[in-house]
Amino acid sequence: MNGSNGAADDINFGALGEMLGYRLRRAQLTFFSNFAAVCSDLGVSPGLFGVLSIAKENPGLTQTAVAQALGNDRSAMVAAVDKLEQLNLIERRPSKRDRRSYALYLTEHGQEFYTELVDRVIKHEEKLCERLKPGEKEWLVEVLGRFSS
Amino acid sequence: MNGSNGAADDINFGALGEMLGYRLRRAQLTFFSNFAAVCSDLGVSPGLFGVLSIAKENPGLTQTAVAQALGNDRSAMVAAVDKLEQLNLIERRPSKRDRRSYALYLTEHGQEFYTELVDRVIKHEEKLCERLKPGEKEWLVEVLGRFSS
DNA sequence: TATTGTTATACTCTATAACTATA
DNA sequence: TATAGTTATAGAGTATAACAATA
Repeated sequence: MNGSNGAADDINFGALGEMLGYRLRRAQLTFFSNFAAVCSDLGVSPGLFGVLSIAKENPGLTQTAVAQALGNDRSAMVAAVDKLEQLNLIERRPSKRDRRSYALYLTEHGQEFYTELVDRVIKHEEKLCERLKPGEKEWLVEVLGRFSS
Repeated sequence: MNGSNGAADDINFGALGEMLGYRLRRAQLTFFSNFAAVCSDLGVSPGLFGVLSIAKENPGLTQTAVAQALGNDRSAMVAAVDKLEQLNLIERRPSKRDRRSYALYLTEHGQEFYTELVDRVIKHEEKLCERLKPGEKEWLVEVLGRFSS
């Protein structure tokens, strides 16, 4: 089935093809679906990996502080920390300075798990980054960082 | 309130800061929320803009063909085309070759609307791209395009 | 048998508002 | 009064499965 009608070949993307927003969305979709394929058996989504990373590198942060670091609303933290707690990766400890808040810490198992997880995630990125030339990844990270605010 | 506990300052992002997937997500969030701020009064989301662009540049395409071009499932097209039809921007014409499918065309109003819309969207991108140096945008579009599959 | 548009459905992500217990 | 965690809720966005009409 082909002709001048209905076919999906030779699509003209027009302005869309030069739009950074669109290219970002497509690229991010590729990274996220690839991440899911590589890490879903561990029960870790990209979002959970973010929470885990921040908690790992900054022990004792409150949920709200982690949310702010990631640019999310604090209400989203509840389910995320719940899940990480169920996986025995993270621990809510009552804060001694403020009885309203928790201090987040990786469990001992969380520390080991994170080490292996980061290894897996880095390999997944390296696989995707085979499409890049030397130096392009570092350049991308720097340039995209300018749009993080 | 500050000290060694709970603060959101001086966050160490660790591996996350060098992850392309994370940087892509944050950058895309910036572009999409900015797009919404600039175009939500017109009732056009980034997704609808994509459908409109493909339909504009490739008149007579079927819904399924548009979905494939955008990398979406065809079931998502129904609501999208419904909305664009309600806005009098797009038209479903019965296909003469295949009575199962529609051929999508921009209405006359859709043509004018799209011209103004693209202008607005390009200005929104240019505003964000003030953070880039000359040539970097074109480079980004090319590099990100390698991750579109 | 396969495909198009459609519907129903569900799941994720995200944001908002309101509640409680603290501060 | 303001804030931390929580809950309920709602809105996108996206995907799957199944159905009727048509190929």
